Amino acid sequence: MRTSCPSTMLPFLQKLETRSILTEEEKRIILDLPFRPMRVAANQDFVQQGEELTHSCFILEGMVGTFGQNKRGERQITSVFMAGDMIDLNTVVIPQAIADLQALIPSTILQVPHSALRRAAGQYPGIAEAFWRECVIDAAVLNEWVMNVGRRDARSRLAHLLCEIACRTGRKPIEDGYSFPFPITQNQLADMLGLTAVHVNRTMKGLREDKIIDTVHRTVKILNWIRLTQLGEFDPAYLRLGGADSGCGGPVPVPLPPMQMVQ
Amino acid sequence: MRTSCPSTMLPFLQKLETRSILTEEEKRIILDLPFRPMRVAANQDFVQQGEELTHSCFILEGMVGTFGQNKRGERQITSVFMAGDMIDLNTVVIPQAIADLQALIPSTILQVPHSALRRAAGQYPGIAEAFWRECVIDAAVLNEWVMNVGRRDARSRLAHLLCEIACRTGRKPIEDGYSFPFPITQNQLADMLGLTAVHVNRTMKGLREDKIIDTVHRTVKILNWIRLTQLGEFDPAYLRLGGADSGCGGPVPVPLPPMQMVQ
DNA sequence: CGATTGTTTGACGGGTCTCAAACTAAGTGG
DNA sequence: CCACTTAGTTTGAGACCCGTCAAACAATCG
Repeated sequence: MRTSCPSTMLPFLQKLETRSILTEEEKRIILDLPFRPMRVAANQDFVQQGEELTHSCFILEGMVGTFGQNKRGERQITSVFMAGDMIDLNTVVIPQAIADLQALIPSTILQVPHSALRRAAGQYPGIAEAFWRECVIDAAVLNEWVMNVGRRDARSRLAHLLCEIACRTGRKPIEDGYSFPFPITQNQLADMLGLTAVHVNRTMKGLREDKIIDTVHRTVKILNWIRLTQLGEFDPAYLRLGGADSGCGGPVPVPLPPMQMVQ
Repeated sequence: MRTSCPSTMLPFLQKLETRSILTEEEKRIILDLPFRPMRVAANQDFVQQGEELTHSCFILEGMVGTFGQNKRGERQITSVFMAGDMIDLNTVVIPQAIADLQALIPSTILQVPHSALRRAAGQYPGIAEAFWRECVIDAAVLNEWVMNVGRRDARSRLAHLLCEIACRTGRKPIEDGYSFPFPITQNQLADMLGLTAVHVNRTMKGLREDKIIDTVHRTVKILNWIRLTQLGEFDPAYLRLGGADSGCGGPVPVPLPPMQMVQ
């Protein structure tokens, strides 16, 4: 277990700082968090539902999904995480895996012990709030997913997902011609959308024919961002990614002052 | 704004204590939380998506749902809250409504100012953790709902929802013959399940014909709990309601020691 | 270059939606 | 307490979106 390596915990700090204000001391605590790197192959489960956990998982590289299964074995991916995301900060307060965790592509995971995370949160209310806020944003995404699978047809559903991934991938403003890697199987896409792979394929074909997106290899190219967001009824505000300069046109989030300053 | 009335904040404290350990001092802080009561009629929106909020809403009595709409005006209820639930503790750390809030039946809401909640959380890490944990459990429910609307057919979907509501309503163990009030329109049910009211009606009829449930007036009576949970593929663990004595057969949650005690 | 995995396309079937109307329960005013 | 009104439930017939099954094709990998 390495105990200090700012260059790898840095993306975690950066993610936190897009949504929360941290003091210099708090930043250092985050950067000094201990971790153990772990390589995970595509389609490999590395956490099982119900399992007692002693650490949270940070994605240094790759893409990970949480999922559940039917009695009939049909999978539903309930959320997706990508490089820079701490997947299961929620297990810090409920150390039991709520769902299976599987790498969607080969990924590098950093395991960060709960003990260190709890110590940080307990000593620095600003950190506790930042962690709490991350969990709340993850829940906001879940909320959108319920909306997505519940009340949108296949075309709209796919459009929404692509918008979300595009925004979460991109640091730059999203405009026509923007492309991002999305090395995801149509089967995995189907499991995210509550559809079948066959229907995802046809739906994607439709988007391509209408010149809304294009797919080359495993990269998605956005041809008509406006149409895509309209189709997906997508408003990026819930992602809390930052201001207009994040490329999603959402309102600039005003981070609250740390809790300990509030009297 | 009343500033002390233990008898009304008591249900909030009780809810927290089923999942978190609080010190005597922390309990008193919770009971002394200020609030302003508000009466809300059925089908009345009382929070709009995007709205800046200065308080969270506790349900003293009634039932409330969060929901979104698509362009065609079709609603999706993304989560349901009932008496004893603090609906939007998440807005303490992100004071912007993520979704509309609507009373599903006539309800009594207690508005608790964020300032008081933040002060409590900032001064008492145990309270911060308890709040954070509540948000995480709400997210776990959302996770199940994605699974529900994504990969279960109407019958299974309805069964799962009824199981969830039964567990969240009941203090006693659930057994055949258990009945609980569920004064919800089939239209509202449809919006929770991502179905149409017509299909909800037919599906419910099927459950009645198979002697799995019965409905009299607006009360659901469970005739065959085992069958219902099997149909809904329901495992109550994610609800974190307590031990076997909660009637849901889940594992007894072991609350963590307060964060400040962890070194 | 062969084997495996993922994509694409076609034909058909089924679960759910849509539209419509009858029926029932609940609430309202005289 | 009774007409009246409104909201919610129930049932039927037909249409449609998406699933299922199957097979050909393309891409990836060792």
